[in-house]
Amino acid sequence: MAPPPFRVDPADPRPIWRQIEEGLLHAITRGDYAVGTPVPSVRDLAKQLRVNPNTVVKVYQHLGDQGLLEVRRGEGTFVARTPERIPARERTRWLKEAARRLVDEGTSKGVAPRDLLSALERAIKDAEDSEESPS
Amino acid sequence: MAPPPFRVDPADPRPIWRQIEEGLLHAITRGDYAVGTPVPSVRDLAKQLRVNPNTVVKVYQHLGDQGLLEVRRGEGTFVARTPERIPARERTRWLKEAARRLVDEGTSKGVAPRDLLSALERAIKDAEDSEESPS
Amino acid sequence: MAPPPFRVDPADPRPIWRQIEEGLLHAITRGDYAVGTPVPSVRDLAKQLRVNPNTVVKVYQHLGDQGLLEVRRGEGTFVARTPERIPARERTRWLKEAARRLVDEGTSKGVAPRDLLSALERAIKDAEDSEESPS
Amino acid sequence: MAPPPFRVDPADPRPIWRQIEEGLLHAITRGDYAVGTPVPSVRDLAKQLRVNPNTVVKVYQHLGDQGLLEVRRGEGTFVARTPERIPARERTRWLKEAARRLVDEGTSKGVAPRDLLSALERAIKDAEDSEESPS
DNA sequence: GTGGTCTAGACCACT
DNA sequence: GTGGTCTAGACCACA
Repeated sequence: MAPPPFRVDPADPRPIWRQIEEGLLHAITRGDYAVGTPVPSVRDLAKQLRVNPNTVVKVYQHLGDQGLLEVRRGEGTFVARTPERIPARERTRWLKEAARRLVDEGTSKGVAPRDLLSALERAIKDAEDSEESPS
Repeated sequence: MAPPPFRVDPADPRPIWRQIEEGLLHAITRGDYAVGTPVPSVRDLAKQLRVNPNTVVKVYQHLGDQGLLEVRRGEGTFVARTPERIPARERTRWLKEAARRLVDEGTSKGVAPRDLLSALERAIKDAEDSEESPS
Repeated sequence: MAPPPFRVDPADPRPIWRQIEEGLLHAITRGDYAVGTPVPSVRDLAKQLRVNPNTVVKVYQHLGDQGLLEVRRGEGTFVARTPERIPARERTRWLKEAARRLVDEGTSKGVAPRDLLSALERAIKDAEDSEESPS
Repeated sequence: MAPPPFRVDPADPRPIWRQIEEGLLHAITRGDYAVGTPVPSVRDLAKQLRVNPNTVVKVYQHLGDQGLLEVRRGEGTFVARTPERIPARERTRWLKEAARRLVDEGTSKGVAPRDLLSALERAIKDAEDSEESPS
């Protein structure tokens, strides 16, 4: 029952189960959980993150449906495969969309474009740092 | 009933009323609607954007609450003042949060940081262009 | 709030949400719900089938993930497309598997093969009949 | 430690213990294990089938409860009697139910009724063949 | 009105 | 121990 390599943030606008899902994907991508390796049990993870077990169940099933996790009855839940790189086309679309939205929201908040860029650079740097020294 | 200088996109994950609100703010900031000038009537705007009138009502009320729009019964809805710049502190917090989220989601989708940056640069450029020649 | 064209059967070993899902697919395939048409609201269907709304929610989301239903926030849930015929290969595999299982379970219960066949013929006939005169 | 005359299939939706139980019943009915004859030890069978020994224990206990197997401590587990034919009434009910379910699931998967029949015929033929020459 | 999320708690099946 | 299902009920966001 090692501490999970991510947390949920109540202030984050994303629903909790999404945060957990992306946290897991993130962790798998990073190599915290290798293929064939078990992810924390539903109850453990729920306890750690202080959320309801059903919320974790939802995530595991959702990822199971996508073939990323393999659920073995009575045994546990395992990493089935590494998140397949999203098809380039779709990734590009997401990128474009997300960037547009950021600029759009920023503009209506009076945030200058160059501030967006520097904030993004900063966030990238932070992410890289936390990756090198996980805890 | 001039065409509104923005559109709503069902594919955009933001709720429709948010899109409209930000579109309006954007437009006011840009000068499409000057202070004292009327914004489109609820019905017209709803018709133009093909959304439920109640949704537009919600936006106008929300902006009215913030003192940005002024509703004059029987006359219409007018721009009361230009959107005040959000306090620096809050703006900074939003920026940080938004950037972090972007990186986070991107990572779980296998998007490289540098792609995020270039996509953002591109989006900023696009926004600036459409500002100069607002269609 | 027309009566749903299917029911859930507590004696059926399949979980309720599966029964509902297959009932819906069945209904869509049969043309009871056309593409673009709304399916019953979560609450209505739950009430009709006397199940918990969450159970219906689960089904709608699951089918939504598969792109068969389109969920429009605040509006309702609509048929997005007709269930795509499962790829022939997969269908064949399912068929083979299901038939093998039936024979296997039958044998261990002392059911003769020819009884299996006649029971199946009978069930097919029943299904066809109920299709012609739905209620 | 002769190879067991059946296997378990993780892809089979039936729980593993059920598969084993039915495999055993099947084998006894077929005469692979005669009355008074020992069935494989829990450990051997578990090893052969690559399942958890507890799972085999469960099966043996379940069959023991029904009086089909007799556990002689220190000696092993023996076939106590041949599976009694299920009462006709219950068998009929099972048949009807199973057939209905097959048709139901098939329909929602776009499988034509006549394909069901031919698949069943094929499965029956396969079963008979494997009975004659049990590998 | 619509669907979405979350919690709490019960019960089940499987290993 | 593991995950799966279902209920009940609350609260939220959206149109």
